[in-house]
Amino acid sequence: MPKQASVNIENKIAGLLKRNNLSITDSRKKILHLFLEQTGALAHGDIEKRAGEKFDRVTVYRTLQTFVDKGIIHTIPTADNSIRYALCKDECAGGHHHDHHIHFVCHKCNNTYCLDDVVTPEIKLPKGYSAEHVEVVVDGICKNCR
Amino acid sequence: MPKQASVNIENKIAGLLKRNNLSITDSRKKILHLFLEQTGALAHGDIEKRAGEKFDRVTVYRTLQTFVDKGIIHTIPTADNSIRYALCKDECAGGHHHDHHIHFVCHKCNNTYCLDDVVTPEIKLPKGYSAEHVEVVVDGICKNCR
DNA sequence: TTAAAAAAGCAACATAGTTGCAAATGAAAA
DNA sequence: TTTTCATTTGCAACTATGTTGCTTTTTTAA
Repeated sequence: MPKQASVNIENKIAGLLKRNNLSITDSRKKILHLFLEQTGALAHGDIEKRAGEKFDRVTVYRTLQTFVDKGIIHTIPTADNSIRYALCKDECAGGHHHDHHIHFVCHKCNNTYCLDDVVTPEIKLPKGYSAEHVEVVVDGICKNCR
Repeated sequence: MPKQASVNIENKIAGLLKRNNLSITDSRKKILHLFLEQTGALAHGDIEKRAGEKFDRVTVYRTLQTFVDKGIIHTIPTADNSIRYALCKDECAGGHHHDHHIHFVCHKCNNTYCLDDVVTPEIKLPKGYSAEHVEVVVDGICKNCR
């Protein structure tokens, strides 16, 4: 029943957009599809490549920015210069991403995963520093590549 | 005795370059100065601005790349798209950065600090994943801004 | 001092990201 | 359904960022 499944995904996407007061447009649907169709995170470049034939570069930038603002996706820090985005699991309040999971980058398949079950550790800071948010990115080999 | 101090810094820089089999050039000295003159990390843009009047853009890129390759500086992951660099405290073997400190980004002064005394925590990963390197970036308010 | 090697500068190019505005599309009401 | 209004898209032009090949300059070491 692939038809049923795709209807479900359509509903999911429509609901997600509605809940965030966003109008339902082709580009938004397409980009959300990309995220929902796979586990890992997506680099901006990937998204542009896979949505870029149908949509303008500028639209991709603006759509991603909108999703980040609304808390639908979040960015993942990297040491190279490629921004990566992943779906927020729980809905994050507009602009406030309070996911506390860690990220894993496999340097074999080069995928980035949100490890939703691994909670960021408490970090003990030197005197005077106060923490607001902790990002952890682990790299190594993922379970599919070993 | 500012003269004495500046002589010391010159010696330090020269030694650092020699130890890494790098010839001593104006641009390398200038850029190392920038790092030694301050605590935090430097964004590529800052370095280019502060060294760019004397040196070509390309030279700045190549110099930073050389320093990373030699293990003199390391990159710090960020969620926005700005690469940040900081001096490696202990000499890292060529290309192998085995610093295990965490990074702190103050969102008031927007500086990035290496907290050399705070060691990255052990992260327990799900079955099948193997970790090679752990990056921790904390953001909040630094001790100078509170 | 000089010759070989390394680095810097320049130009040209490639990619990434931004802005303003006109045309197209979506939402909601008549 | 059709119309209206707000939102979103596409386009064009622009700025910023990063790269490459080649020539000239500087550094090193003999």
